[in-house]
Amino acid sequence: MASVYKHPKTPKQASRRRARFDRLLEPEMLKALAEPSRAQILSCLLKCGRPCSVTEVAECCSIDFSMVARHLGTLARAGLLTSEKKGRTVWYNADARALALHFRDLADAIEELTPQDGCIEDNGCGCCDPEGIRS
Amino acid sequence: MASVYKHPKTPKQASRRRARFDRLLEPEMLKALAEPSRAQILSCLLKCGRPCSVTEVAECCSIDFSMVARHLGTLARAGLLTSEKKGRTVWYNADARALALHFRDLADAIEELTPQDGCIEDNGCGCCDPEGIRS
DNA sequence: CATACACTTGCGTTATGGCGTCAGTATACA
DNA sequence: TGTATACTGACGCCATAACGCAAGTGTATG
Repeated sequence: MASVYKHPKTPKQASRRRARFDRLLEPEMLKALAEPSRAQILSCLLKCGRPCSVTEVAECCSIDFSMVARHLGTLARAGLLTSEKKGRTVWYNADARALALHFRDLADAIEELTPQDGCIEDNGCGCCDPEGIRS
Repeated sequence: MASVYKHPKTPKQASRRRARFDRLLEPEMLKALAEPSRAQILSCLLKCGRPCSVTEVAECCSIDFSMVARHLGTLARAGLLTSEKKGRTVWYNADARALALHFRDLADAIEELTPQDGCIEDNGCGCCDPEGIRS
């Protein structure tokens, strides 16, 4: 659920919000998601709702096996999947709850970052010169 | 707020969910966000909470002017910003509410896509052979 | 009409990343 | 111990895109 916007009281608080926003907008994660093949692979894993091996995923989405292996690695390194090696097969799993939570947090962070309607006082963003930009 | 997962009753419903997921995972939008410079520019605009010109944004983030102009164009084309030309200046604006809504929708879509805990019946994903993959 | 301003676009360079192939590693199983 | 299985990694090719520079376009202003 969305948090209600509260104007940052201190530069420190504003800086925390910036940091939170930046963390949630992790380029590695977004780059991983931005590839259509990888998005397809992720959706496969979400739909299956259980850990899948590289072979299974490759059969799912008719992408070259080694590419699937690489994509799964990328998704896992980006924190979008978990992986567990058992014997000679690696089981990749998509945690739908965690992913959904991440994007809800991001939504909250976006709303926290922006000032209220009509708020014109310095929001402590430190990015723009308040004199220059609010003339 | 999160919707409660309900197993798709028909292949048609499952297909609608897939389509929703794919739409929310628009590669163009994610690619636009995945660039650190562009994320920075977007956060500038969110923090300012009002339309900014290209010149203002360029002064904000110490990136080459023509690059800022290009990045803003990319963000706008990806639907992350709105732009309005008035005279010789273009005003770019980030709609925090709309962005937050988008990511909450995505979170919902992710949760809708995945089967309930322990659900092993065919979820109509059509991506995996139920026989082969659930052995 | 000339000039300043606010972008936009084209160009060449560089960097990143996807893609397939193929060889290598690690594990199970007969 | 040999062979099949399941992946991983290294190479090279190619497409895309970021980046900075500089020239071009369109709009106000004197």
